[in-house]
Amino acid sequence: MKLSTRGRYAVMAMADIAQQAALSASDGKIGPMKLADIGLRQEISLNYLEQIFGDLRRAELVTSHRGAHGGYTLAAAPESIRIGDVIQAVDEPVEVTRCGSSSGCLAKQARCLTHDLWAQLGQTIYQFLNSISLADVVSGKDLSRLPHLAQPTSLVELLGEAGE
Amino acid sequence: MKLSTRGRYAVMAMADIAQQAALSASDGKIGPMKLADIGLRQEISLNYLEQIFGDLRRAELVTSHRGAHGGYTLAAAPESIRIGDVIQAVDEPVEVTRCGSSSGCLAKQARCLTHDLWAQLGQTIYQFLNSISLADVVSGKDLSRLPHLAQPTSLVELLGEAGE
DNA sequence: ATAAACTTGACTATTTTAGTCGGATTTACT
DNA sequence: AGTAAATCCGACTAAAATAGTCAAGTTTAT
Repeated sequence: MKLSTRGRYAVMAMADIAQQAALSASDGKIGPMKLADIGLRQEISLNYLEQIFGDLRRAELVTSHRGAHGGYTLAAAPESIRIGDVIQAVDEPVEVTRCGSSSGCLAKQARCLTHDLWAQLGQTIYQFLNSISLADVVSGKDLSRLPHLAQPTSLVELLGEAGE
Repeated sequence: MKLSTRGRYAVMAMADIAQQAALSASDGKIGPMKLADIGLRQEISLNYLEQIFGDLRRAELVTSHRGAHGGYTLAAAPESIRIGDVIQAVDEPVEVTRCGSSSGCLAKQARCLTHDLWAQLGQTIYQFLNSISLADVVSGKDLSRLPHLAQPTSLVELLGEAGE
């Protein structure tokens, strides 16, 4: 199980825009952000960013401004942009089963014993990602304290052990 | 973001063993399960299963019995085998950041604004997977009702829309 | 012995991911 | 009008991961 860099880059870039906008909010007006600058700060190639922002624009998460002095601005307030939306815009949808949705799958067959499991896993992931906004990320808020999460248990040790 | 079939197959196969054992529990003794049979029922190639069970054996989640009438048995009760352990045994660990663990990453730099986010995502995923046992899956229990999960919200519609 | 099963490791094909490249289009500024 | 700065677009490529195969062992029950 792996998160693609594409999704990561998208969130990093969006967070970068939100942060830069917040930083220079005191200066009053700031123009759109150039991909070249974002790429420098986040160490992502310009060409790759262009691809990613094509997706973000089509998903209407950012607004593009073409031509000289152009760039991108967030299409909404950072508080109302959810991380899940960003990732979904640039990544293929989370695929968890091979028996489409839940209709094509014979629910009681042995081979689909695990169907619910994967479905719930997908749910859980998006529930997490969609409960966090760009503003949460930029503010550096302690994400483990957000209301949606279950009580932290001592799984950390477990992971540490098994990982080695 | 994608779950590998390898992890899926591993869980399917383990669930298959647990289920078969439960089904013939009334018959008293049953021997170890042959991979060939599991492969037939779950539609997974024998050779691929062999690979996967090599990992499961090394992780001590199953016990192998070589030779004629050999096969595999679960190394513990289905109630105490967690799905997360199974997936972890056969998949590469969930990779979420490129700045190792959290030490190599300059916490306050812009480029690591998103560090906590990925770390928490990984936490959330394993917390989910480790809260479910093989027995839960086999019993067909409604996973969305397990105690660890947050209240279901109406994210289903959201996913449905964006998915198409 | 022999056949049934696991064990091992090398190999291959396919797909996905990540990234590049070249050029076209739009716009601000002079 | 001309030019430079930026997005836009689509084809292309390299590297890695995934999924799966193959061949030759070893162990054990009968």
